[in-house]
Amino acid sequence: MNTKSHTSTPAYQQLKDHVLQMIEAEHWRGGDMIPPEEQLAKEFGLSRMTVNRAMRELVTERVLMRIRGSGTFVADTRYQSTLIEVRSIADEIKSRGDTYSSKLLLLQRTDDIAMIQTLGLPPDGPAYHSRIVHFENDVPIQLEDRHVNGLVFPGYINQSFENETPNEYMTGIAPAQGVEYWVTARQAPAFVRQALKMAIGEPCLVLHRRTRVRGTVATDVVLWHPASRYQLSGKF
Amino acid sequence: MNTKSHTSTPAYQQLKDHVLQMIEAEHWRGGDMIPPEEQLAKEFGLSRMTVNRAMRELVTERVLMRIRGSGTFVADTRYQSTLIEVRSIADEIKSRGDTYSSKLLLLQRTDDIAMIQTLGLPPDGPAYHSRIVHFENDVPIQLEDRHVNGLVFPGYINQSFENETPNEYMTGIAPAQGVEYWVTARQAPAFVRQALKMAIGEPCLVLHRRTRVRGTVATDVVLWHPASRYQLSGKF
DNA sequence: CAGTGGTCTAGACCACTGT
DNA sequence: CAGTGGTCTAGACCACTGC
Repeated sequence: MNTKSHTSTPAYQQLKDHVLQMIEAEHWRGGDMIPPEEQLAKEFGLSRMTVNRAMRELVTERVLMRIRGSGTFVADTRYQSTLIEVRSIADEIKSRGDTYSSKLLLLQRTDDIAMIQTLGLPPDGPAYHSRIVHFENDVPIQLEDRHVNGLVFPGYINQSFENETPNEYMTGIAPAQGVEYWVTARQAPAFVRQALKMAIGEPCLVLHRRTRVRGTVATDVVLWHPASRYQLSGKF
Repeated sequence: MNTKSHTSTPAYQQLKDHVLQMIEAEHWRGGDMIPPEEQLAKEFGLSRMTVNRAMRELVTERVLMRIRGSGTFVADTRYQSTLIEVRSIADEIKSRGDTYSSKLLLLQRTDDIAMIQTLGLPPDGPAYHSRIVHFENDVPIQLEDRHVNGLVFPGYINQSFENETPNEYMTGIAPAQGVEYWVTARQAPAFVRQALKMAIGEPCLVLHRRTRVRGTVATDVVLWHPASRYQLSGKF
């Protein structure tokens, strides 16, 4: 009957993790059919609805694809779309032969509730907030406004970021397992305009990115760039 | 009982649509609490699980936010959208359940030398130029400024683009084999501002893309979007 | 036809919020 | 404490696929 998993992670999430592991371990590969809902339900002692939720979510996350009447399949190759690179801005600048430098404007614990929720933390659960300006040949080129999940990166608050960008620090501790991003154009709010020494009215190219580690949001970062000094580019 | 809606659109989707309409009509505004699941279930004659599914999906789509123990609220923020995929804007709009339309502003042969060179054509070699505005629910959302290699797409100049976007037409003839793109933020030049009915000073999110077929540039397109109405997004 | 996913119900227990 | 969302069940009927 009711074998509720009081392990705090819900059953559908555990099933999702299991599927991801099977794919990760290449027991299931792109195009493979995976067991039908009913079978998974039996194996895991769940109702079909719970299995169905796990499957549906993995479809929205483009891990699986389903065809009604035939089955559920591991989605084909990981894309593409954009390599809005997980690459560090420092590397990017240095690879152009320019000089990279940075300035830490702010690094503190935050109690911003909305952000704490985004990070999937309890209301008091440690969340950190940092702001750093990145310079190319002493010209400010990016303002990094970052929030960090303190459970994933407990040492974040003690970093100086003199020899390492947050991006590099975090990649070393827990590599990203999933990234969502949005790109927008915005007029610069005052704190951005000042930090980047921008002209009034100059638009910003804004890259907002959320990175997941083991299913939870590990960091949420908003990267502000003066339109005149930065563009994204890519190829596929 | 079982009052299944055989209206082909599932109940949870109808409820989602209803919520979106309430927000659209500004009956519910950013930050407002919306009725609890149980009440919605009664009003719509649905089980709570079905209501819950609709709400959960709207949360993933960032339309709503929920706080356990307190309620469900309209998300403050703005609009969703897309990815830098080769996907057609028409599909993208339709998949959001919105109405797509377009208007052809210009379609002619061009003798723009720089562009002819970019397309790898001889100085007289056929190059075409088109401009189309794409609308979502009659709101202009993208100005497509496109140049086309006439050797790759000889029939381009004779299209009406009434039932097919240039993108769809070209994909049918010769699928892209390579794509380069740049994303920038720009203040809108006059012709863009007029075509998209933008406010003066509003920035544009500009996506510039070159597509290659058999090594040569088949098409060069600049997509202008009002910053307030469009953002790119994606995941990997 | 059997197998599969798509949707839905009518309950249930739990965790958390706010008073 | 009552109100709210988070999760789960054990069925059910349907639509579609492929044999």
